[in-house]
Amino acid sequence: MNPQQTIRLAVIDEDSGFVTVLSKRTEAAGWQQRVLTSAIPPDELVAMKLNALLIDLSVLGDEAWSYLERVCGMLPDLGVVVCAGRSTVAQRVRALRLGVDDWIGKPCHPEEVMARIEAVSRRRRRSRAGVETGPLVAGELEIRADQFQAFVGDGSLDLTRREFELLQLLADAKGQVLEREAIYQRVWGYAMAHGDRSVDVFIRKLRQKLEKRSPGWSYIHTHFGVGYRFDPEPTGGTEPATPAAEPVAPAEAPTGAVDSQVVHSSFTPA
Amino acid sequence: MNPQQTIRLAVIDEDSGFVTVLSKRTEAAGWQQRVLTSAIPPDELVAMKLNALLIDLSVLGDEAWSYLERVCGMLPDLGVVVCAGRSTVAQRVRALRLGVDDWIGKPCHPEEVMARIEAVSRRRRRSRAGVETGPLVAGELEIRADQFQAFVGDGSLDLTRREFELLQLLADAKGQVLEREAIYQRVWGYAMAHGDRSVDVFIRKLRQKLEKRSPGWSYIHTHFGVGYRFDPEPTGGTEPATPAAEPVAPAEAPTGAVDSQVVHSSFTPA
DNA sequence: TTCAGCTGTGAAAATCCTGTGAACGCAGGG
DNA sequence: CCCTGCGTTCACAGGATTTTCACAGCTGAA
Repeated sequence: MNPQQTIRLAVIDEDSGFVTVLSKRTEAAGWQQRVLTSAIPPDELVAMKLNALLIDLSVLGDEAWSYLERVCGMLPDLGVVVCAGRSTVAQRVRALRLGVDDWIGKPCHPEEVMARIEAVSRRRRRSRAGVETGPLVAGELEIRADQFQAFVGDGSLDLTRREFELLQLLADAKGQVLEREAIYQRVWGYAMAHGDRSVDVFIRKLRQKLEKRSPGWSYIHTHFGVGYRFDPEPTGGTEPATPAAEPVAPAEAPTGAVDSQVVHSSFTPA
Repeated sequence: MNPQQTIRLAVIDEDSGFVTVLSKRTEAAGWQQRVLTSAIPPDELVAMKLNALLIDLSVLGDEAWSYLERVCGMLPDLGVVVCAGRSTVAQRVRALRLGVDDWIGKPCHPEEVMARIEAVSRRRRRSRAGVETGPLVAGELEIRADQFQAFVGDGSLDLTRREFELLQLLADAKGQVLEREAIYQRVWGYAMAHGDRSVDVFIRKLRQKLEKRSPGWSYIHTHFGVGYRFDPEPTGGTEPATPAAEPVAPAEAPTGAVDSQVVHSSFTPA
């Protein structure tokens, strides 16, 4: 129906028979496919620029849940489909809640698997294909993903791995408020433990470094009770280099009527 | 964790037993739900501003395919989940290719159905995230969910988390009267204790901030003994610039914005 | 008009959250 | 083996937010 872009799928499965049959079909359909027989680190999946992933739960072993969690957390735009032999409702629910997009029981028909992967990919965000987008510039800051470095006017910022990833994540979502959980999930790769303050600590480190090298600008804003938002703004302080402070340019999009709809949800028996 | 957006689900099913059980859960989860026992024209679904739809194939009869096709075609952003008793691979594939997002076999566990609907909504939301999602405009007010911020003509309203969520909820249901219990349930996430006045207090805070930043407009109206209704209306009051006479017509509102102010009070208390 | 029931207010009290500074472990390099 | 850089944890202080209260002001019905 909709041509969309070609599907770049990775299959992690040991069942060579199934994989062979599936591959034949996906190939015929023009998909780009990569077959793996065991799980690989999420980072490598990121590098593959996939848009869909099919995993057989059994190859994950005990690490299954944490692995799925990491993958779904770090690649929120990836369509993840899990297939498994026996399974319980609880397992399926757990996986789906974890971020998995679909769960198929085995045995399953290749055609249906493909249809489900398509359905999942159809909803995939056409992320700004910014694969090799130029360096990200914000305020006096310049972030080069390829170099794993950030620069301010006079030199590089010297950030540690975590600091850099955090900054990159925030800057990528410039203007948007990111919740702590989401940040943690994407940078650390797994769910934040209750009471973990790592994000806050790193935010402080970033602020310190940014403040020292680029005074007169404030980059990271706190949204109390929610999270943080990256948005370079010249502060009334020093250094009036570039007065450019776009006041939130309304995107566009009419969104159409935003009117009414259901309300009432229930009478809570109090 | 914090559902950026409540799920507005419509269930089309004749199996009252199943629907009853499901409703109990969705209600507890704070979803807005509408139950239908037979198919209704796609246009009416559009009017409901849903973001998820659960259909039992059997109620569609012969029209099934054409109905699903029309629905998926007219509401590309709607998450559609189909459930059915017996089914063949061919049927499932056909439905998925048609645009349906997920297919569940019956009997199925309500919890799994919910998890799948959530997964579908999550995906849908993700694909529309960012620039795609236009801000919600009402009167001089502009609400941006992704930024967790609300703006009036000259700048951002400094709202706290609860204030923002409350405002968003109200504005989302523009024109509709929301009962306190329902408001509390959705914003706070759990049932309101008897005698709790939190909602009232926050309504006051919102009114104060709105009034201060956008004089000449009244946004939140009280419905004695019921609840509150959000509806931007120019008051014959202060308003320095625009002589308040024209109806809701945001200055630089994007064209094509069809703002149907009419409120067809569909949802009746069961 | 009176009354009981709701809602609007202000402010105090109770909680929750974030910013910090510093101590701890760990792992690689010297 | 010691030193140094990094990522984690802790505990506390200062604020920002939420709740809770007591009262005054309204509303609708008898």
